[in-house]
Amino acid sequence: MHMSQQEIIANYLNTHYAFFERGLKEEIASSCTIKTFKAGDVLMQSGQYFRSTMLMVSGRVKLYRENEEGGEFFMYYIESGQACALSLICAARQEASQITARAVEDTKLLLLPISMMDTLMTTYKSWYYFVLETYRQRYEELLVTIDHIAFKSMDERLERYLQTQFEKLGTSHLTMTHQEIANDLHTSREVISRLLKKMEQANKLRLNRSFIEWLG
Amino acid sequence: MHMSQQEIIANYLNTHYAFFERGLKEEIASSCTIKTFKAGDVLMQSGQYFRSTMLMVSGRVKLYRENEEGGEFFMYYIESGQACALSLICAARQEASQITARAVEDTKLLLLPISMMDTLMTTYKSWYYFVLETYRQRYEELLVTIDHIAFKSMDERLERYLQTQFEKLGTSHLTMTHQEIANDLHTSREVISRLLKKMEQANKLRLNRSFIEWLG
DNA sequence: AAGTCTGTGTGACTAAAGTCACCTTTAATA
DNA sequence: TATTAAAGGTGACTTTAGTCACACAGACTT
Repeated sequence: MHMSQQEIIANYLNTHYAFFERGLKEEIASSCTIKTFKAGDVLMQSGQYFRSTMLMVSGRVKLYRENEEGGEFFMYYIESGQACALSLICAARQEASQITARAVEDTKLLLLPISMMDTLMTTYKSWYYFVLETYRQRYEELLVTIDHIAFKSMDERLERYLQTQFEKLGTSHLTMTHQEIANDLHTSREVISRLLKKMEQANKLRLNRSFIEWLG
Repeated sequence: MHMSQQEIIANYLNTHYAFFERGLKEEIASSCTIKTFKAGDVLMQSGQYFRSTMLMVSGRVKLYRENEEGGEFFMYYIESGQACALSLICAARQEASQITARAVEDTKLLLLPISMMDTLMTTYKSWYYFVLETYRQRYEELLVTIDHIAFKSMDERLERYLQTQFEKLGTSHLTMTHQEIANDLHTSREVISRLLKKMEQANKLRLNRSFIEWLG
């Protein structure tokens, strides 16, 4: 079976953005392009400007906050059916982004020219709700993140981090090194190794070379 | 000179929300109410629901994130000409708020019934921009906050905190106790006292009972 | 003036996190 | 198979932050 680019996009929209109004889907389909990233690719980098809004249709993207020395801090995942909140608004206002996004799986996005934002916003109620809801969700997520770094100690943060990973990935098998986890939480490898060891002794997980099994 | 409630509101809007379209101002003026808070009053509390959107016209409000044990963490100020970002969207979606807002000066707000949000959003471009820009600003502010608690040590955080206070208040005289500062940064009074002492010795400020002079 | 409350200063200690050094194990590959 | 690189384990130490105890000073009360 052969599908045109248009049909493929229409298909993506029906699968992951079913809640969009018919006219909205048509309008998006007629003027967006598809962009593909490989696992590990950087989708956008601190200081970069947006020229389009991004709607994810497959894969998984990790959002990081970066500091001056290149240190990273993991914030949250974006998955299919979700938009990059920043691209929705930075795009509309032509502002530079302050975060880094990296694909952790092969990822497909729809790119919508920012020039469409105004029209979509005022024409389609489902788009307006989508934008606001996306922003609200990300905002709440950031608040929870603040809770954790402001109020919790490293062992609690690590536990929550792992829980989030296993939940999001829908598996009990996390393929990450201690060093990578340490980077995401902006701490050192030794600290993570020691805390993981304790969690293993408490029978919460099993440690292996390069991956962790969750016994939740 | 005597002014009607309507005229007073029109006046507020012209002063603090001059960028609103004429029709938008009229619509707001005809259906909003004024609410007043005294310094120290709590405007909203964790878990509460919004029934209206709030536009500040005078005073100053501090936004906190709270944890289960009642610990607080200062996030940012809201001032006249600004809206509570959460009230813009929680209102639209009828969600519970997760933060606490407290007036630090006597404060006046305009309350807009949430039922108006949809119409305003689709009818007035200046409202749509205002909402998005408000959200974007708060989002960026949260990101900066995360930077600080994730990447910086307490002395740097205190320094930035004081700078923000002096800037926002537009004075070199900050009337706060060490205990209050410690609460905002979610640390202990002794830590703040010691760090302030160091900053005094470095000639960055002068310490007094219950207030601090900035020598910036 | 005596008593009390609040705000601040400070030494001594504890706990948590981060660093350093060095080792072992496992996987990859020459 | 021998060699090397990557991942992880662990003891010892330093630094930072938080806690405890108590002293002291200024302001306010009676």
